[in-house]
Amino acid sequence: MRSANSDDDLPEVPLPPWRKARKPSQPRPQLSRDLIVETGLRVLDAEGLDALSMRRVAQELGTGPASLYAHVSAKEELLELIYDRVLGEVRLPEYDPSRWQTLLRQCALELHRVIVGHADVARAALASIPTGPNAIRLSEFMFGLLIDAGMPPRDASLAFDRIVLYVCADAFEGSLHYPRMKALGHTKLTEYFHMYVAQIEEYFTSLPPDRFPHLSANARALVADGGEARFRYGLDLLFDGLVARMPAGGDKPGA
Amino acid sequence: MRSANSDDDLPEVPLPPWRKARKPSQPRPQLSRDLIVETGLRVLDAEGLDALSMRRVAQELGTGPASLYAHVSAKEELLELIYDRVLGEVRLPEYDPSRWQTLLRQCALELHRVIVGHADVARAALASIPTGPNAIRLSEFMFGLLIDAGMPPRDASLAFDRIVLYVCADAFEGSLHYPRMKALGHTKLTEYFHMYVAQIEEYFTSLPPDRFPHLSANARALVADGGEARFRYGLDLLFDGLVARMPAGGDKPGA
DNA sequence: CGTGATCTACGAACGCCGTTCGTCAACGAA
DNA sequence: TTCGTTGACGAACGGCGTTCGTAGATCACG
Repeated sequence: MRSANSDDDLPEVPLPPWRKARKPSQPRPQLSRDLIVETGLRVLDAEGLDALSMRRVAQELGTGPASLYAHVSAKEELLELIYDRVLGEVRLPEYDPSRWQTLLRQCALELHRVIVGHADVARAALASIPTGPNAIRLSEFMFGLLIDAGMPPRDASLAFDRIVLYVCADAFEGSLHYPRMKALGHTKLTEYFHMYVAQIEEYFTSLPPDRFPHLSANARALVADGGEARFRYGLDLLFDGLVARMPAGGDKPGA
Repeated sequence: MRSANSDDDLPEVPLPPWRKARKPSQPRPQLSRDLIVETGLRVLDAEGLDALSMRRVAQELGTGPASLYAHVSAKEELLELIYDRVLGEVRLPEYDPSRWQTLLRQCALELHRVIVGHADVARAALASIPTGPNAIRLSEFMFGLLIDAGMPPRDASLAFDRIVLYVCADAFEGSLHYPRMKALGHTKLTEYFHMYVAQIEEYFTSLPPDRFPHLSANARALVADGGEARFRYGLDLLFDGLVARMPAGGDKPGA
């Protein structure tokens, strides 16, 4: 409680003449919106969304929480900015409406990959109504594919919206395990999942077969497929419906 | 701020000999799990999930927050209990696997209706991995329909899971407007939505047409359909895919 | 009829949180 | 040089989930 950085106050010592009035090179820490967003994302990646507080970000920047509010109106805005920053990592394929199905699918998978790659950012994704530049860029691409493939605008709007919702929802559901894992002290992901799956299966097995015949008899099948398979299955369902609704059908005769 | 129930404390008055030592009839407020859940749900319905704190529930029960922890291990458990309590309102139709499509659809719509009917309980729905009795009851019904209609267990497991996820996700997305509306001081739902839609449409319209041709040109279509239509559209997509995967096809030749 | 164990209620406190206010230093324009 | 503006930030406010210690009621058992 004594040593470091106690050169403030204490005016009784004459203050040696070299060492010009505190912090000669960088009097301002050059705080900025981008720096705050980047720092927030770093905290989120490293410790999860629960650890992402204004205070935590400020601390990481070596300042107090009040300093952030000059650049960000509220925590909600910071979360939206972080989410849009994450969306910036989505790589779009080359635009080609004749291959709309392939490309749209690719977009969905890529979006899912990026979101899942950033801890539980999915919670922020689902909670915010994204209007940032990267969100718009992605929307224009996906929505445009459907329009240029011949879908009526209202249908394209609905379809696009449902796909994004599904992708985010699945990522969100998966991200729920993230804080749970931390809470249980597990550090190995596979180990945690093994335990979790075994637990659920045992629960289903233990159900009274007379009242829950299907659940108890199929406990194994109920936990058989993990996150990625579940995600793809639902995406396939959606795309099946989509192709059926598209005037010209889907692409992908062979690949 | 004076009259009722101020007979505690104040020991300077000798305490008349009738009126035996404070609270003769109900010395215990009969706090219980169910009462806490019911109270929590009441707070949630009336003021939203953000207002649902341990302190708020305790206050509603005329006690302190510590008292709740004898019946509920944490806030998360309380939320799960409340969610399962809400699931208890889901009314299941008569079981008939030959009409699986109709009944499963009916289940999804009913589940959606019930969740949407309880403010933003959807947030708790999506965040919890439901294992309560009412969740199991609903799962057995929906999963059983798919099994008895001839679906392989693993597919049935995935399909059931995806449907529930979609229903909850849509309800959740819709519930995001709930706190926003409150924050903006709106009390009329239609009025708020009118404003919101107009705002979004204007935003899309204002986008530079050279960089976002599809979004800016179709602003009207992008906001044309409200929550219920969006929900049904996505559900239709899912069921189309489901029917295509079902060995015997779907029911509903006419109705 | 004790009497100790067990359980419920709960006041107080801890350590977080998001946000606001007032102050103060630095800076750009006049 | 002066002054208004702006960013940084210490301090504080009110609220949160949760824990601890205590006190009283309840009950099984001697």
